[in-house]
Amino acid sequence: MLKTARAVIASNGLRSLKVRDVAEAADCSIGSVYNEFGDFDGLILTVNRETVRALTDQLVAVPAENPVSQLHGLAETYLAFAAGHANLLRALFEHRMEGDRPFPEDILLMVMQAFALMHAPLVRLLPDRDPEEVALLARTMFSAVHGIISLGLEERMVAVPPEKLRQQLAQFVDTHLAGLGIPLDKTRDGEG
Amino acid sequence: MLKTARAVIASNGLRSLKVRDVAEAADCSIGSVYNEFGDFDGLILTVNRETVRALTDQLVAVPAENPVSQLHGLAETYLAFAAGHANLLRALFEHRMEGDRPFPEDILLMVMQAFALMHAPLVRLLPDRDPEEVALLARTMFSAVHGIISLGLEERMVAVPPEKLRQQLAQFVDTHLAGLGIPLDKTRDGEG
DNA sequence: ATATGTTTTGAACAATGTTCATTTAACAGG
DNA sequence: CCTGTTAAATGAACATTGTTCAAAACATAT
Repeated sequence: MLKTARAVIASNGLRSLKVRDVAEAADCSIGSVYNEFGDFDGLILTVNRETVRALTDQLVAVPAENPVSQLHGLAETYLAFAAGHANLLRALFEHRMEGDRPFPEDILLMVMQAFALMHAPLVRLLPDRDPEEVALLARTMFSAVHGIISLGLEERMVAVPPEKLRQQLAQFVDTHLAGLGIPLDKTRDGEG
Repeated sequence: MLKTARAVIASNGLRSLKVRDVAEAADCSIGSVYNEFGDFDGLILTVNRETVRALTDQLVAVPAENPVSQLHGLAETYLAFAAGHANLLRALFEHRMEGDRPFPEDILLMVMQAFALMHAPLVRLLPDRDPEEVALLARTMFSAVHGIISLGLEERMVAVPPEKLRQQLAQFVDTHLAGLGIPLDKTRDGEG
C-alpha cells in the first residue's frame, strides 16, 4: 500500500497520487486507506518519513575520517539521492499540509538532523570558531547545496547535466572551504 | 481579478486559491475566469509572471558600480523579496503544471535572466576565467543563495530569524568570493 | 427590426478527498 | 455449535473544486 503510493510519487509526482488508485492497487477499499493513514496528508507524510529516513541513512553512511572528504561526500550523496529520487524529495520539500495543521515534529527533526550532518566535519575544520556560529554555517552550507541541487535538477528550467552538476557542486564546496581558510585536501581525487 | 488571485496566494498560499473565490471577488461568473485565463494553470501562471517580473525589476535596479557590492545587493534584494512575498515566490517555484504540459517559455526566460544577473559582476571580478565557466558559476551561486533563503524562511522547519539570515547570507557571499580569490571590498559596510 | 457575431453566464459535469451507517470478520463464553 | 460483543473493512453517498458548453445577454451592422 505504501509501496504503491511511493511508486506513484516517484514516477509521476505528488500531484498524480490518488486515494482511489492506492486503494485499487492494494486491492482494498477506499475506507481502509483512511483507517490506515487518517487522511490524504497522513499517506503523503508516511511516504515523506520514509524518504527522509532513506536520505539520512545514506548521509550518515558517508565516511568521516577526513572532514573535507566527508563534506564532499555529503554533497555528492545528497546529489545522488536527489537525482535518483527527484520526485520523492520534491514531495518532502514542497508538500504543504491541508489547512494550517502543523508540520509533524518527527519529520522536522529528521530533516534538521540531516542538515546538521555538516556540523561535525566543520567543527573539526574550524576548531577555533564559536560552535554556535559553526552550527549556523553548517545549516547555511547545506541549504546552499540543497539549492544548487534542487534547481540544478529542475527539468522545467533547463537542467544542468548531472555530471556537470556534480563537478559544479564539488567546485562549490572547494571554493567555499577555501574561503573559510581551509587548505584544500590534495589527496582527494579530481572533480574538475 | 488578478489582484484577487495574487492577494489570496500571497496571504494564504497557492493551495487556497479557488476559481470560485476569484470569480466572486471580481463579481463575475466562473466562465469569465476561464475566458480570461484559459484554465486554472493559466491564472496561476499569470500571477507567477507578475512575480518574476517584480522580482527581476528589483534585481536589475541593484547598483552596478562595484561588482562586490552588486553581488551582495543581489542577494540582499532577493532575500527582501522572498521575505516580503514568500508565498508568491513559492508559487513560482513549486507549482507544477497539470498533466505534462510544458512550462511556459517566457517565464522560463525571465527566471533564467534573473539567475544570470550575477554573471556580469562575476565576469568583472574574474576577467581571466573562461566566460562559460563563469556563467555556470553565476547560476550555481544564485542557486545557492536561493537555497539559503528559501530554506531559511521556511516556517515549517524552524526558520532562521530574518536579521540573522541577512547576516548569514552576506557572510556566505563574502566567504565564497574569498574562496574565488577575490579580495574583500573594505568600503562595504558591515554585515557581520 | 432583423440578422449576425461576440461575450457572459451558470447549471451541469467530472475528478477526487472524506465520511459513516452497514456489513463482515474475529473472538469469547456457554 | 450458537450467540453476543467487539473490531475491522466496506463503498455508497457526500463535499469541494476544476471544467465545459448550450443558452442567454449583449453588441453591431444592415
